[in-house]
Amino acid sequence: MTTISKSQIKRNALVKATINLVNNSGFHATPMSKIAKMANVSPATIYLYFENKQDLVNQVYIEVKAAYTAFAFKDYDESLPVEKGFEIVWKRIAEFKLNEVEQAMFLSQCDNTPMIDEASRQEGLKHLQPLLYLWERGQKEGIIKPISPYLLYAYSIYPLTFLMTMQQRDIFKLNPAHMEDAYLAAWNSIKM
Amino acid sequence: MTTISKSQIKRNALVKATINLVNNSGFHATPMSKIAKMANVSPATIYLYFENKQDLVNQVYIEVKAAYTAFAFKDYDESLPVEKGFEIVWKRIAEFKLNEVEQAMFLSQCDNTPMIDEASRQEGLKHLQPLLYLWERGQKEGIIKPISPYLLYAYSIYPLTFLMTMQQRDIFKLNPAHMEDAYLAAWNSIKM
DNA sequence: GCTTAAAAAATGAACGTTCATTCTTTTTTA
DNA sequence: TAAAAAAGAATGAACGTTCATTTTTTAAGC
Repeated sequence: MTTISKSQIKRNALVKATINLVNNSGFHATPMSKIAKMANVSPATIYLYFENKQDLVNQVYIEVKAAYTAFAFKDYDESLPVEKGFEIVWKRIAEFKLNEVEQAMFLSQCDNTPMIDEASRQEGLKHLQPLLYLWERGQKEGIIKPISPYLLYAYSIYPLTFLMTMQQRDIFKLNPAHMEDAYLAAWNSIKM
Repeated sequence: MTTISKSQIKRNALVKATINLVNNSGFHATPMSKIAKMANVSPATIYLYFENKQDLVNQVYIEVKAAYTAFAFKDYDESLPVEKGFEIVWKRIAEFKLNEVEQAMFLSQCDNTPMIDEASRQEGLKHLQPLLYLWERGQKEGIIKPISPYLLYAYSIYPLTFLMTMQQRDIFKLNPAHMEDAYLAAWNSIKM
């Protein structure tokens, strides 16, 4: 069993509160005082853990991004065949985006607004490397279309962000059948 | 020739300044004073045209969304065959997102953050109806996959938003060949 | 095990700044 | 010259951050 120090608990509460409040109001509309209140902490305490508001949100972004990719690649292994490897990763990404909605929505907001430092954005990007390698391998084997990885991402992964947003706004509820449709659409758009 | 009143010119300058500043800093980080300065107007003048800051951004959202869909459906006509109709609309949407980057980025930010009233969001959604009708017709004719329109949108239109973002951040430059790849990927993901 | 004192962690109130909005005055228009 | 439009300065509230103080933790000596 891993023990968690008391200060870790507080820091976690701050991270969680930040995600929740930023999701509902956006970065500049969530005051430090509200984050503190939600985490049951004095505003001054935040500054023991984070330099300032920008540093807080940058750190949260990087941590959530790391959690996201750890989840995505958990069952993946470079020795798997390309098609199977893609299926595994895609389905984990889908699971994350549709179940860990809070974290996924936070990432989406960070990626679509000027709320995060360019440096932290770069840092977060690194974690997706294994997927790029998988695609490269697939292209060498003639299984994946020889097109820019940005196009591959746009058509096979990015659509999940839209479905997540619709799900979160209660506009559209994904069931397992939709999920299979979505996976096939993703694979069809990148396979040779 | 349509004449434009002086007050229309000022209002347009305010709209343009809002788009530009919100794109670069986000809604809550753009003060009314900056919007006024960029539009060469006193802060107080903004309140002659808009009720308050929220009303300003709501109105800008609705106007830009209307301009977007007017552009998208300009050459479209319900009598066109489904595949041709889709191609025309898709290419116009792509053209808008990749050329009118300022406006398109603004829409993307509005759609991904809590910056806009739910009511205005609904209002903006209406304009996409013709595309939904086109898909419905395509499904009746057995040309388009019988899946939720949300999935159709996620896989055929939404990816353009990602490509636009990458283009705007100078991460990835789309050329006409990419464009054709992208169109084919879109069509393949929704056609039967 | 208990006491105690130094160090660390946490607090609430306060500060200086910034912002949206309004008010009074000036400029422009007709 | 009266009405409409615009301006700039003023206002009050809200915010991020800091500061002086209190509370909690740690560990040494008995």
